[in-house]
Amino acid sequence: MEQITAALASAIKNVYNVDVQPELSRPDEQFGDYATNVALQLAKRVSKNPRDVATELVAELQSALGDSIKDLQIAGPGFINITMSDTVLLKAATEAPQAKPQTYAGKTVVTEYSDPNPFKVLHAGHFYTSVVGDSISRLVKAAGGTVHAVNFGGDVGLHVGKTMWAILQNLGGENPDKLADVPEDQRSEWMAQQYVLGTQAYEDNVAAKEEIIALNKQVYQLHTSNDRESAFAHIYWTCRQWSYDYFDAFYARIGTPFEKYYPESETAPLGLQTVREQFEKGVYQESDGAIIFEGEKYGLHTRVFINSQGLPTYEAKDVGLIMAKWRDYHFDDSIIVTGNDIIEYMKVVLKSIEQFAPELAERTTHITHGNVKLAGGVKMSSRKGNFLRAVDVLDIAHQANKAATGRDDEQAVLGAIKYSFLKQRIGADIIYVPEESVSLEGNSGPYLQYAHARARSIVAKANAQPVAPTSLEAGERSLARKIAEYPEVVNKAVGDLMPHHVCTYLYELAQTFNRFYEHNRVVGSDREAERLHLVELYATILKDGLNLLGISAPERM
RNA sequence: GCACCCGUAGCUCAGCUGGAUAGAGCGUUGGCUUGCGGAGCCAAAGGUCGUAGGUUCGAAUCCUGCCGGGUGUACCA
Repeated sequence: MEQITAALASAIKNVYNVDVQPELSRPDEQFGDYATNVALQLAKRVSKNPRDVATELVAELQSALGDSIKDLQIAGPGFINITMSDTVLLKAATEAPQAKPQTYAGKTVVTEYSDPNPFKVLHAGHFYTSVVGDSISRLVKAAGGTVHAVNFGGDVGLHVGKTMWAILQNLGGENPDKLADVPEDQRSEWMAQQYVLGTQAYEDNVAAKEEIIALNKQVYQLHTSNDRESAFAHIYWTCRQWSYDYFDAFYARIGTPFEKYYPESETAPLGLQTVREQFEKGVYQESDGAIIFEGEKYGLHTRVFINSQGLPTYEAKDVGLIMAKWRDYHFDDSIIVTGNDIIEYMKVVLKSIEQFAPELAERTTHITHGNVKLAGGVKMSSRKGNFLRAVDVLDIAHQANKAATGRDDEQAVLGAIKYSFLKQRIGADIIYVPEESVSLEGNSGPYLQYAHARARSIVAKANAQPVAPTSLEAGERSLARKIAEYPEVVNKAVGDLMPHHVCTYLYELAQTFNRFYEHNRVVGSDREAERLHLVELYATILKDGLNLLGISAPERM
């Protein structure tokens, strides 16, 4: 591909003396392997008919590329369609599994995603963002980056005050011993309930509201004084650990491990210190007793970083988080994956950081996604308590899987959920349809897992050893052509940080293979060895691609 | 009010740094079938790409207005 673009660029230079970086696209198979519309773009600049431009370029290309080209055609208004020789195509296909772009070679990249809060529920959105963040991490890693996947969450803040208030009510005061009454497998659910009760009290009961505000301060003080002994501290640290244990177990189950948690109690002091220092330097302003950043100057809005109580808001904690990431990793790139709702908020935080640490803001990419909605379901809100928990998604998918296949296969269920989350472009809300996700037919994770298992089984069953063909029959050529596209697809997915490109491609690849397989016998044919070579490449790419999505590719199903 | 995101087939979505007849899956209708794992293949029906303009040789794609849905907009996260 690079060879063709280079030849094209120099052809244009030779004929018209213009410097352009021509782009190749993958047209319909009927048109060839690559197509370019440079002749159309050039026509005006050189005052010629686009088809004449194409004719002149084709003549140059022909002599430059020689044997590596099978066919060059001018079509339609002036497209140049390029068909590679079988030799070149086969070489590209054979190298495809190893030919990933090294966009991030030598770079240290911190990815942050999931971000659940201790003392609150782990909901379906956390599941979604974990899967997306994990796949993005895998893409960056495949592109040569050193990736540190980290997680951020609020172990201090008003929501903790709310939950702690309800916990103290429930325990009848500061009685840590009574925590033993909560069954181990119900801890997470119990805490989620306490949060809902605390939130209701905060809204409905003035006295409770004041107590919660006081408890919030008390939690901050507990961190400042490193109190681990008092009864209150005992309750706090125990429940906090329950949350982290639950998160760890869930991430282990779905296969999205994290290297590190940054609790807000850790980033808060750092953020507070940084914001205060920069306040002295005029980056932040004082207003009504709070420390703010005046975003209006930059076309954004104003936000509070330290409230009038002297406590850091989420904004200051996020400033602290970026400083902590920088301190720990000196990253080249920082990728943050969150929901759409904080997109404007993040712009303000980053703009403020840009004032005193421009390189940190510059190296940060904020990727945002929508919410997960269950087909026909209700909107979830952990505040009100009518939420879809992360574990509910697993349960629903398991049920659907059992109904569809009669089996209970955790790997298939995880593949189903992850694929249905990832196949849609990141950005808009997504609708999760459990039945569709676990279906063995159509564009689903289990379908691709099965496709892989079947291909592996063909290779295992064959008598011959795979041998790279020297020429290609029509059906073989279609398959080889699709296989050869893989590196370009990964390159696009890495460039956009968009895993769905991989999904789209893998499904098309499986379709191409099935078409080939339907019409071309492999085992027992006189081209068995040659065809096995292609089947093996196909299986390898399916596995590799699924791995980029965090989906397992079993040998058998 | 202002800002940002979304609006493509009955449903769920690709395609969006402009290019060749707008593509998939599910669903619907018809065909293939004792198979290498048919969890498949072939085919049909189904779209004024929200809408009205603009830019362009060319617009689902870029720009503007409008309609519809969502989110954000100072001491929550």
